[in-house]
Amino acid sequence: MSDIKEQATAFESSKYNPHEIEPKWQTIWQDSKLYETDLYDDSKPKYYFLTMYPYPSGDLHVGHWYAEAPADAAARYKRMQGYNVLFPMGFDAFGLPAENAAVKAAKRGENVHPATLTYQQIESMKKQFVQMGAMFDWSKEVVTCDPEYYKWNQWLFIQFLKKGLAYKKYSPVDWCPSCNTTLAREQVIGEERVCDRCGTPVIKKDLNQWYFKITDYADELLEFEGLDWPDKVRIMQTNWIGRSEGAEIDFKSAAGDITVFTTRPDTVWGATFMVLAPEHPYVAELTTSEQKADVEAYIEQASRKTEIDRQADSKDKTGIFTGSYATNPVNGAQIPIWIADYVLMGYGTGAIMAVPYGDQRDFEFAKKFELDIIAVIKPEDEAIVYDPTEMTEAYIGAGTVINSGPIDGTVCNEEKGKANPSIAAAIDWLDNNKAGRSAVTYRLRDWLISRQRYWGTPIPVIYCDDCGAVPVPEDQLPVELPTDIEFMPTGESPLKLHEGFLNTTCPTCAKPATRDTDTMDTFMDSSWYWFRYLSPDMEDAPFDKELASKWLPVEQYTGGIEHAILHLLYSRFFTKAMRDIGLTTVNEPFMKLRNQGMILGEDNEKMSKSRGNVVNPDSLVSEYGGDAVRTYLMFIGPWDQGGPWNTKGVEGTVRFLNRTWNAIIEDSDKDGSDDEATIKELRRATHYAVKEVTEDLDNFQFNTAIAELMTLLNVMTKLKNKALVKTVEWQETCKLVTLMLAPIAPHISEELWSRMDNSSSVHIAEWPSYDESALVQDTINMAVQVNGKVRAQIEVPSEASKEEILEIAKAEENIAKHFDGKEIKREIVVPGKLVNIVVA
RNA sequence: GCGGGAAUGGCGGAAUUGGUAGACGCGCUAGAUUUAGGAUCUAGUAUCUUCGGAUGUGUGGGUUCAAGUCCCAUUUCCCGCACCA
Repeated sequence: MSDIKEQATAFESSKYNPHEIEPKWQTIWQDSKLYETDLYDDSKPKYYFLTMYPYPSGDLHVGHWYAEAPADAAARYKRMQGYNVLFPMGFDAFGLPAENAAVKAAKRGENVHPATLTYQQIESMKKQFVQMGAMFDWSKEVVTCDPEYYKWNQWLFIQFLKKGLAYKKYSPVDWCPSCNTTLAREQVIGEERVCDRCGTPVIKKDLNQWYFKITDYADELLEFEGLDWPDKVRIMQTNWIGRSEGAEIDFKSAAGDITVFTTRPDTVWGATFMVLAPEHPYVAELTTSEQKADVEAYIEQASRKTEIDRQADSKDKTGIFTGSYATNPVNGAQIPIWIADYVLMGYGTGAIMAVPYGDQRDFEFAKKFELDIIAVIKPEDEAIVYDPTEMTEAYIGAGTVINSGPIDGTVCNEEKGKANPSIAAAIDWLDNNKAGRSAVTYRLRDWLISRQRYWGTPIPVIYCDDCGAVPVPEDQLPVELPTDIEFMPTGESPLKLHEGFLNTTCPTCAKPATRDTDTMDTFMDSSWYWFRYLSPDMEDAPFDKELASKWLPVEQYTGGIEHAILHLLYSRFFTKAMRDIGLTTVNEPFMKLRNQGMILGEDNEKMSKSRGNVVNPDSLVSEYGGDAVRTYLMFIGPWDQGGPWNTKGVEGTVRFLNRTWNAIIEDSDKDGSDDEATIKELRRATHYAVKEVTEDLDNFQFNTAIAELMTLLNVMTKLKNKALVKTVEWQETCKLVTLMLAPIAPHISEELWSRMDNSSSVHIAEWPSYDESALVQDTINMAVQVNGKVRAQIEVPSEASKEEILEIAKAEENIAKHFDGKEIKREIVVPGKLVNIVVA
């Protein structure tokens, strides 16, 4: 863009009027393609700044502003620092709200297609985005419900299938009865086990579903080296993956070896019974005829229990004896095999060795069913009772191993999961006697991606009676969603009822066959969308490999903390899987991550229509202007913290922008001086602000950056006078203020910049650097303390020695008074800060 | 139960990482301007005070010349996970 000023309309007003200047610059920016990134420009280092794309919900919420305006400021700042910044935006356009709206309309007898609705909402959101003044590069826009996009979801699915990373299995799954679909484990929230979308408690269903093998990457996903991510997210992902080290131990039984996983193999000598999950495959064979009726009744009753009941019962253990016994491989003991629902089929091997002495759950079970307890660790603390007949709870702690034959006397000194001599000795013994081996287990489950809904990517698989599940040939992609569909809530995908879609021929043998009628989890769409931004119109590949090798990984990603495990874990998995398929060379998608907090209503509660505390950005913009709203949102407080909305606060930022405008535009009628001291003070304040604002923006501390600009403005207001405004130093300050304000309030700063006779945009101007020498003061204000209490302020030459400072301090009347007649024990001088005189 | 985070004026929040607590903004008070209100500008604003000072960063202790910051204990609140063997 060469000459932006020519395009600016003549401007009469000398008053700050956001309603005049904001639309004006929005149009100019758009017409001049100011924000289109040239991906092939190698003259500057690249910087991929990504912010999570929104679901097209129709209206821009103030939460969108809170997420995106500060991200925009940070991206603009990077651009001014000389990077070739890519800051794209798109829409996460598949998903349930649009489909549910279609179902609702169908019930009223109306015909509303999710696609129509989605594209309408995208259009209206894009209009609202303009008001924010964000520098999104819309030429790279990605809309995930476009067949050109989801075609590549299907293509990636097939590559995953070829690589063995996608598979189908029949298994109990979480089902949301309100959304009428299965969910991934990550989408089941909290103790109540509710759907993350609608809050309905999930139920279990047995279904044949597609999975991605994210568990293959469990260990690699625990590695965060080189990533600048919030600790909180790293910890959450680490906990979610839930790696446990221990051992597998084989117990002989009539049905074969029952393998258990334990983190405490050193307690196996204390295993007095075994417990299998009700769904364990050996249960039928191990159940004796006398126990059969009782066991079947128990299993029946356990399977009927919802997850909530199982939670509620967690204090009161239930279970049933199978009638069979297993052999403890370490001592040959015959131990009873029980079934209980506190053992979960989905974790470890679905079977446990029960050590009631050292495990609270096993202890409670043993007490209830009067099973044996053997002490296997003698506590270090002599005061602790370790007599099994006296114990009221399991002993879990440090001590010396007893009653465990070959490992007796070894030390158990650590918490579970850490290096421990007794565990090492036990694993050695198991290894040598071929009774077990060291093993690792994860909490992470494979990612269930099938959804029984219409508005998503069709799974590109065809089922043939002869050939089985056959992937759709790549040259036949995309498998497009049919548009003539009936939206009736049936609990199954509407695609299943669409004959034209359902029936097809087998790509291998050409016999009649049927399509998979499920669609993919929409988290599939968001697991690679930033690749597509680089070449959104590419037809023969998901993305341009050359551009990807240049532009990836993403330097900076921003978005909400609610995706800490879902989207962010899936995206990391995808990147690694795509690497192993040979599609990319990067190991991680996002090098730096920052999360914004949540903006709350004025009543400090989550914004919701029912509470009536929703703040509407449109009306805020028409009242205060977009710059003021942006600035306020950044000024509230630390970005990752969120906080309550306060309309009075926006009025404060309007005042700030208005005062900044007046300081720069209006002449002064005030008399005053432009002497050296005044100019020096102005320069010092200005360059100090540059230093602080730069550091703050580097750290995403928008609130303090704005506070710093306000402080500088206060100095300008104080000093401003007729003589001073004519100096070059004043002009320089105005220029630097405008540059520093540019990322935060892009419209007003562009207007001010153009009025300073600049022909190109402030947004491609260079970020200022500060002059260290301007920060040096002739004299420094220091505090003088006596016994740690401030008693006086002194002004000392900045280069004064410690001795000189002390001399000045002691000469101070109020100081002398405080140590007069007392013995001075110590004198501390911290140059530039304070003096502390310690007296007896 | 396990893991993480937080607690500072009337409010949102600062604090150079051990060095003058309360930057900046909101609100409030007084004054200027205005017919009035709003807007704007100026000054003030942690608490108590006998105007000398004293007290003050959830609570109790400790280290230090010096603690919002470090250590020990403790309370409350928020977030994540949860019968995970």
